[in-house]
Amino acid sequence: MVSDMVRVRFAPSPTGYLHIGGARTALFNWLYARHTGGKFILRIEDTDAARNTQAAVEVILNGLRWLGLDWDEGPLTADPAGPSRGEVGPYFQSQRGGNYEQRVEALLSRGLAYRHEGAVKFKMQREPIVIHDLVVGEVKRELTDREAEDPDFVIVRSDGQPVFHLVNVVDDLDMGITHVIRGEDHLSNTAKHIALFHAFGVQPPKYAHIPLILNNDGSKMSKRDTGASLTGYLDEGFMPEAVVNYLCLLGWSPKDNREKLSIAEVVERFDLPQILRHNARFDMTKLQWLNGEYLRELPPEKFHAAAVHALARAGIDTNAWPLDYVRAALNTCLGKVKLFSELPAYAGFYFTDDVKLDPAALAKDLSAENKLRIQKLRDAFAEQESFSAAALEAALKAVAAECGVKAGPLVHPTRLACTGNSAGPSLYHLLEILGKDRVLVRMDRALASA
RNA sequence: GGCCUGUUCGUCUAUCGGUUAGGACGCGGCCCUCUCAAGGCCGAAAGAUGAGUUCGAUUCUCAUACGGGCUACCA
Repeated sequence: MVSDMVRVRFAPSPTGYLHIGGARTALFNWLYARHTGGKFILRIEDTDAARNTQAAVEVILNGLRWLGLDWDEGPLTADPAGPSRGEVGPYFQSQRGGNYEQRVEALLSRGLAYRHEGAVKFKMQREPIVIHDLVVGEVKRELTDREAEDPDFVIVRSDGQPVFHLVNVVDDLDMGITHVIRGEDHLSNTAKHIALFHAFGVQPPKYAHIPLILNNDGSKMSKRDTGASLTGYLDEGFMPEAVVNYLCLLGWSPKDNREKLSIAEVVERFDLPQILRHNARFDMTKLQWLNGEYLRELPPEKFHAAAVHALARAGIDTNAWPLDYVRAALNTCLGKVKLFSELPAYAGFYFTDDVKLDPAALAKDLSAENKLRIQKLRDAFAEQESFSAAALEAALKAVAAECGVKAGPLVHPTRLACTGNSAGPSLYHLLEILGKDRVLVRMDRALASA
């Protein structure tokens, strides 16, 4: 043994999207590498030439980068023939054909594999194989009924293409992988893989099969299910820190009742044996809560940058407005939304002169008697010099007292008139930011159309 | 069908045989309050079922039920 350094890998197949379960598998591999001071390797299993495109690889690279899961070895670009980092490349299976051929020849020449109808089949042992899994424990894999009839399996198809079991094992061997951390869906395959490692004359790596992530109703999470694709989180305005934090909590626990943990803390505490053995259901609501926690703590500059981006995505160009105005407006939203994707609806009124007013809501808030009060308030606002939040609050309360009502009957219609919504940022601050001209125009317009 | 695996509040989880079974999300109530959030306080909510081991089982064993995975010349 030259080194006992941990080497783990994430080996996705580029299908065009990164499954949230795959992202967690990558995360757990990354965590283990960082925890042990080992290496995290990225390998692209692009053996299906027809299906795999560079764009599909890009999705994976971008997803991992977004999550902050940097790889020590692997491709630098989505181009299979492009540059990579690491000593055991190429890191695309499509570029490693020679290795597989050699390994198959070796098995063939030693009588451990044989040709059959144009394909190559591996001579699988009939005795049960015991898997010492770091998560699941000791698993004795007996032959299934079909395997009892023919335990041998194809490792090279009749068209010459090597199959998954073969390439996966050969690469793990050639890349010096010490721990295979992957989804539990591979547990049954592991017996085949162990047999192949033995056939190549080496000890298999250690295995850790992590449980699957299911939909909230317990069904399998497939491509179409909401939350299945990592890209969706990016689009919905989630923060990668929140997604990573949430994923850490699925099947692993810090055991100290805390939910919000920095990635550094997780790296320090993470270990394979503590991973739970049962599947976890995905709870989007809890992720959103966590995202809100992270979002609330965002420094204003970062919040602004992400907010501007989210607004632009919704067709709201904040560049058309003075920078100070945009800053002030967004400041009133900090800590009030859980997702950036909520912002266009929440703060859009700042960036339009055409606030949509719901007639029903208008009729309710601006009843005949209330209309008079709002008219009074409008006039009081018109006389305001400073138009500061504090002054506006004082003015509104004065009008309320004069009319013999609480603040509510004035606050709600004013908010509706100026924002088109019944909920939103602090009213007085929002009025100050909109400024006297816009506020008066909007109030007049609401009064006129009520 | 066969093989593998799992089962604590609705969900994520804590519990290294003895606890009023704890926390979090969500839910309900109250407080705070210019709306909505946030925050504070309170509440409802769990050991799948049946045996066994033990002075004592959520915890160990077995069975049953129910879930998940695998069973390809897919990965």
